[in-house]
Amino acid sequence: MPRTKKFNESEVLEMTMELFWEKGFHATSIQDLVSHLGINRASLYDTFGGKDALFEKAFALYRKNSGSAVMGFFEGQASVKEGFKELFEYAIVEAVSDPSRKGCFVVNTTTELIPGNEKMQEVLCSHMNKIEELFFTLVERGIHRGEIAPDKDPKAMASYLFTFYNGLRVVSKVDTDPERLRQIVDTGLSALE
Amino acid sequence: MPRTKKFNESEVLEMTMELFWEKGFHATSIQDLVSHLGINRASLYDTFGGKDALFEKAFALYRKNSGSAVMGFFEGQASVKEGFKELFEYAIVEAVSDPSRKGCFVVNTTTELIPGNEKMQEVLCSHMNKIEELFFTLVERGIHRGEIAPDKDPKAMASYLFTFYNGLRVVSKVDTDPERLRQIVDTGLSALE
DNA sequence: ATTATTTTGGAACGATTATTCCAATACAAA
DNA sequence: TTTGTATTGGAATAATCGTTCCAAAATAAT
Repeated sequence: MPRTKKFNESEVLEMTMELFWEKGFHATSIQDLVSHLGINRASLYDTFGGKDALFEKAFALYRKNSGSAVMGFFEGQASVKEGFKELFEYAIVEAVSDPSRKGCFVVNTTTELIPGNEKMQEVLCSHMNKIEELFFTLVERGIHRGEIAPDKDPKAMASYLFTFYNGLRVVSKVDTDPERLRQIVDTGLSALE
Repeated sequence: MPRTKKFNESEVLEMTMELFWEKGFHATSIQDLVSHLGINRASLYDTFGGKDALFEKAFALYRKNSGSAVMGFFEGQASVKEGFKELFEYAIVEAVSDPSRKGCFVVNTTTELIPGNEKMQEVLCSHMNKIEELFFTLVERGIHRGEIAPDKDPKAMASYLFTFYNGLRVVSKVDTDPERLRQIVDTGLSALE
């Protein structure tokens, strides 16, 4: 007697993610979501809870997606350095091709909700640590393979690369000239040499 | 018969700046401002106009303040490289010592209001160009003085330094360990060598 | 003290906010 | 078809949003 499923939850979550990503938490209203999602307001609350819970789930989806995307840039890549180049190149392509210029949802959320949201502070801190750990093992691998000079501190390099990535995401919201952005990336990557 | 002045406009603007800086445009309500400013709501509208105009003026004040602060780091500095080190060090000190962790108002505004605000897009674009031009002349000077390797492209280096600065401002909202941040800055500055 | 103007408190505005509730409807399993 | 639940449309909530208005009070120059 029970119905097996309602609407497609993950599709709704994806569209929710897109909206929060573009406009941010405060500028996105429940009415915005109801209008764009094609789902009833009551169903929205019933399935996901309030605005906070909905944002949290949409943001978690983004981290999951982008996390596996980042790892993908390094699998099947000739060198570690090429992997980073690919990662940054993707950020550029996204900035140039996305007409809505959403940037990076993580960066946007960091600047919008910190300070003032303890839970997000923790989420963002652990996300940063996760990415930096990934970068750390990659830089270490690069050193081990002889692609990166052995006098580099892999921990410092990982933190630096994460920082640079964040900066690239901010700047590419204002500057969408791919040539200039590639110049920036080349200069940023010269720290690896 | 006319009264010469009302309340202290620049003081009110300074406090307004602080509030918008910390909480962002959308999360700061007129009521917030009225409560913290100790000024009447009607006077606020009478003197500055609506919320948009008020934000614009507060943001312009920040750009003026931080602009002259940035230039100050290079005046009376031994080398250009030391100047950048000083600039980044200031960002770290501010991130570590500011209990409200406001970060950089320009970065916050970029990620919050772009896309969606054409006027801010222009303001932020011209601000970026202004800072990058300053960095450009500084890097050029550094090369001319023999402090920076002459094979570096000063235009690319200027854009890179601006990008890195933005990243530092984002990361230091989440990570406030000064040692880690100094490691990041050292690595970021190694691109100059 | 008179005058001109600023600043005030406070109400009022219409619009929008997030959220809850309910009766009606749609629909899959029995 | 019956049954149980998912989903709907839509009203209703109480709070807050940005903004405007006005009469009273405060204050500076005359």
